[in-house]
Amino acid sequence: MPAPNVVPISLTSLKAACSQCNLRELCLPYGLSENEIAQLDHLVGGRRKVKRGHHLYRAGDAFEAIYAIKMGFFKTDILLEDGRDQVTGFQMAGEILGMDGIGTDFHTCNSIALEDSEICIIPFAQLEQLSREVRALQRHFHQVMSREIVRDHGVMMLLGTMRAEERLAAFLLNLSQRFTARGYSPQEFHLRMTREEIGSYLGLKLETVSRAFSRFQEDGLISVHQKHVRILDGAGLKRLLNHQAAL
Amino acid sequence: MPAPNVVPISLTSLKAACSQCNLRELCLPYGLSENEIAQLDHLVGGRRKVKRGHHLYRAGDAFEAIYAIKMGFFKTDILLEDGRDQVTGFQMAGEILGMDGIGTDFHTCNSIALEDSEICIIPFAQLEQLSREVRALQRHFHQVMSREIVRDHGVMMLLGTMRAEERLAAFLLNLSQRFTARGYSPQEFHLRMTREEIGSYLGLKLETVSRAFSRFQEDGLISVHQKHVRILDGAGLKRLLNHQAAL
DNA sequence: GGTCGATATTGACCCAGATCAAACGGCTTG
DNA sequence: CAAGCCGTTTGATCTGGGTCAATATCGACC
Repeated sequence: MPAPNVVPISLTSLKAACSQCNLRELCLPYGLSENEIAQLDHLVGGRRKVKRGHHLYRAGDAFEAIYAIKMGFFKTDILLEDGRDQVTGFQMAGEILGMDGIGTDFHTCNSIALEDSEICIIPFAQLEQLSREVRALQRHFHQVMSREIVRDHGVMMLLGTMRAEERLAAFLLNLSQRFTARGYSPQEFHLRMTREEIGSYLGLKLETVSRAFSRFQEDGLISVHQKHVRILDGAGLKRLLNHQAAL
Repeated sequence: MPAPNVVPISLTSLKAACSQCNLRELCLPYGLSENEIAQLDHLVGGRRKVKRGHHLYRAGDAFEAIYAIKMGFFKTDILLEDGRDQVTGFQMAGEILGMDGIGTDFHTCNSIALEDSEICIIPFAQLEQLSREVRALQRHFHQVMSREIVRDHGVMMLLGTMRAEERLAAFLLNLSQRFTARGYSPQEFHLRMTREEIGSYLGLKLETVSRAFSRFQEDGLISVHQKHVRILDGAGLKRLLNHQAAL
């Protein structure tokens, strides 16, 4: 029983609060005024913890909300009837999940936490409502969707034209850049996904991913120990990307 | 000089008119009431013809509008500095082009007409304005963007996990289905793109595409003469997709 | 703190599709 | 209607990454 002058955690603080969130600048509130962010606070329908290995949603689930990652790390994947599957993306704090469901009113991929995570639930009907009123929110939401399309085009490029080592270099540089944007080290990070998941995302087998990691290490570009990666020569990785095919 | 009682084509009729357009059910107006479609008429900022081989927009162009294809056929592609390029999609009548530009205010890919085409210009600021007022338009626009994301995931799946013949089968079935939705024959159609463009889209070399076409013909699944394709055994093509990897 | 299953590394071999090369067909142009 | 060109087909060969297999290593759970 709490002492009389201890204020119990209020429901509203449990119910998320974009205005208090340190991901403001990366997440949906980006570009909104104080006032507008306060309106977002009302919109967010609470938080939800998702344990490592658990689904946030599954292909076929009814679509009702999109989700902002408060903390943690996710993958999305698609499963074909014949058992083949493909990781379509990895998402980290501040990124939005679930937009695949808008088009058909049910989700078309699975979203799985790769570590214990927490997300903010954004009921979609209310998001549309508010974005009819708040121009900046409408704009930003459209930008978020568009960037997802552009990101996917980048992955198509990667899968369609790049060689194994280029793919992995692009992947590492992308992760590094996103960690940097979140205030983490650009050089050193912990991979939350397995070699198999990386391979699935990059259209490669896990052995090929492992070999490419080893090769990069031999060449002094990175150092790897299992999931721990340190980038020693970022410029070298970039060079791997740009040249190569200039035959 | 026209005879006195010949009414010259009015500017408004030149200025497109969703309410008159037979693509209503496929395009942006889908799901809108008569009244709401009339509002769309005002929004559409005119039409533009794009000759075969010409660009509708280029990567780097300022983003101002999205485009609805009134008639014709387009491809979008991305060009890397080193000369490699990848076709990211083929678009036909009723489909929307240009959403890649929303996120950054400039286009991130090239859009090129594969036959003489005509598009409706939809200034984006005005689309956002109107979709703040017309709920159904807002909803449908979000669905169109979401479906683009889902389509891209499908292509990622194709590029990441499928073998050459599966890719081509998926491609042909997809085209067939889209032609059908437009009232054309599901069995017989004219490819607007070259083997090289198909290959680029599917992450294959043109020779591999050509060989896969020949193989399908030998197997009695289709008949091909250059760009003319007739699907003889659609079920057979579908079988190629679903099974195979059930090892 | 030892056991066990999941994950990762490394090696040997193989194959689907790339590459190189030649010839052909159908279109446009003079 | 011949010439030339682009796109396509087909054949021969090569190779990057897949496949199969053997260890090694880690982390979770008794």
